[in-house]
Amino acid sequence: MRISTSTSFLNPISSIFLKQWFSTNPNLTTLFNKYVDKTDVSSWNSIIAELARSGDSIEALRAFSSLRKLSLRPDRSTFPCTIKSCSSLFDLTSGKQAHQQAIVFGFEPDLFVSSALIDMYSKCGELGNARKLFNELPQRNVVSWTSMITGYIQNGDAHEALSLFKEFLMEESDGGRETKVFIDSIAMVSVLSACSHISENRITKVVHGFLIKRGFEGDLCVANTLLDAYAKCGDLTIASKIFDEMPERDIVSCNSMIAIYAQNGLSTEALNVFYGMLKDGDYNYDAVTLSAILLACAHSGALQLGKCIHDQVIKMRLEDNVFVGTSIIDMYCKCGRVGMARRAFDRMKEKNVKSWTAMVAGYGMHGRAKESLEVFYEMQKAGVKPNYITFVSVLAACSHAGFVEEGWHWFKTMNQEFNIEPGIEHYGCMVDLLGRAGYLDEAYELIEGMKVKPDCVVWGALLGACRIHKNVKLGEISSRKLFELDPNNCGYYVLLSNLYADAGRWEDVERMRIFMKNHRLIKPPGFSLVEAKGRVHVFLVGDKEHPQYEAIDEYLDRLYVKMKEVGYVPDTTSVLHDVDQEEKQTVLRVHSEKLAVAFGIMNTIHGTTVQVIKNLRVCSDCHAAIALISKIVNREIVVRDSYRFHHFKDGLCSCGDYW
DNA sequence: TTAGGGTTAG
Repeated sequence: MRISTSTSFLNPISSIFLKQWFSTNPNLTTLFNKYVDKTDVSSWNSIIAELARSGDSIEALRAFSSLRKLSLRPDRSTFPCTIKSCSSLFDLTSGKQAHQQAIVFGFEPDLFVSSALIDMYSKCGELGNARKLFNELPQRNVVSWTSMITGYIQNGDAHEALSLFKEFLMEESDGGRETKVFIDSIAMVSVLSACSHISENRITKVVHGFLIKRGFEGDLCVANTLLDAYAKCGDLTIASKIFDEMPERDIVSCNSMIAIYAQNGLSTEALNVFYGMLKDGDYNYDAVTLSAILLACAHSGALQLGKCIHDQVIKMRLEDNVFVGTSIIDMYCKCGRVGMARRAFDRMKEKNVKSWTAMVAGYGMHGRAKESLEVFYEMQKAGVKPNYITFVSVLAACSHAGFVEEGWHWFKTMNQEFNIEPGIEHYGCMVDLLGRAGYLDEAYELIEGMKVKPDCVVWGALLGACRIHKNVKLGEISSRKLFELDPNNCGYYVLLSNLYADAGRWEDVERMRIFMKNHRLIKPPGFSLVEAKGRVHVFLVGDKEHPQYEAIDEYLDRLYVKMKEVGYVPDTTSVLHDVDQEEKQTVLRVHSEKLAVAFGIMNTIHGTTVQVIKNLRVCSDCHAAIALISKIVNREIVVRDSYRFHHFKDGLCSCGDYW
């Protein structure tokens, strides 16, 4: 059989034929020798289009090059797919060559060609060239407008994208023109994407009103982007309302909602949407779903579920997806299994800056600064440029382990060698590092020299360090700043009060107590999570709601007897000083992490690691108690608090009591 | 020819 006529490629049969050909034998020479008339431009166009469609942009460009070598004259259909292939590869050189050819053959003004060129220049970061082309267009259609609007979003200027949209609306309402241009749902999606980037509720609301007026409300893609825009503005209530009320949903709607919940720490809600997807069975989950679910697992410390998702990733052959791979590393690190994270990391074929940073941060949060820095060196050797967050992770790792010299080195080097100006987060890490290592004056000096206004994290780090090193003077300075910045945060008053108590300044302690009482400042309730038999159990401080409460209480009693035998003395310094000693001990005894640890030991197989996650910092009494418990019951206990990981084994903690 | 969802810190 010989397919020789130019029209044959335009009918569905030959399109199927081409797809089959490329899936089994992507050899253009054989294809032409056997089936196709090499001198027919339409045949070449079909081949370029099919290659571009199937994602083989390199071959598509080779086909275009072959066509030119044969001195064939490309027509207007040749260019859009050729230019699109350049965009997909971010290949500006080939893109410019294709542009040149389009000019030579007189197709630059063609709307299909010019829109593809605007898109290509935008994707390759040459926004100026894109805008020049757009400005010079004799006429514009909705595609050229949308391409230009999207170009601004892709290049980080969502505000300009919105301005252009306003211009578009003016042209749309200009009745004097012969050819009217109407906004369509694709343009609407682009505009909403700009709203997501701007993250201003007011703007999203205006665009929402506009799209209702223009009848785009029922469009699935528009609704998906709208819920994302509201979520990015921080309005999760409206986002979930839109999701709940959607007459139809697709995988993108569900993935968006899962990701929104997961990114905002609402792991249970994220999992509920996922389970809903599984139950309905209308569409299969994909790499995006699993990546978002892994984030939910990371937040809630759901290791068992995380492992199941990892198995699923392997089954679906998604291991080489860099998003999924990075999420797996992050999940294992945040679920306490940094070794498993490392194994997954080493298996990754493609690693980007986020994958490397996840591993650097992962080691850091487990107090393993040496390994963290080693990964950071490897990253540089591999030619991956660290970013702002990488340096936060490096400095945080140094801070967790007390690596003062290394921290200073990278803090100075990040600007000098990597051209990244230290931001407020880097200062926060440095103040923490210096302060906890005892260099309080240096930490204060660093704050005084900051170009940006120090925030709660920075002053909070200094106050925390003052508590450890009992420095009342600097503690008062930092608390004054903190009371101004965040007057309703109870934690700072408690810290200062404890600092006074350590110094024996009981009048000041009393003054703080009265102040907190008068201002009705209540410490946020501590809670701990523990996973057992595939379920995550939540314990609040003094929680009597759990069905096994009595058994837990009895078990804790027995543990206390044994702990006291090996020298445990309750450390009541972190309890507010408005209760008597006995009551303080009772308060400590029902701290959520102790309840969760006891429950974990009772409900997991002996020999396995008990893992607890706490929303606040673990208190010093619990830290000492859990260390002893690990020895008494001969179990490894891992506690993730709001700051870092503690691995307790044989009566000792991996943090070396430096936390 | 144009559009929507995912990964790293504190």
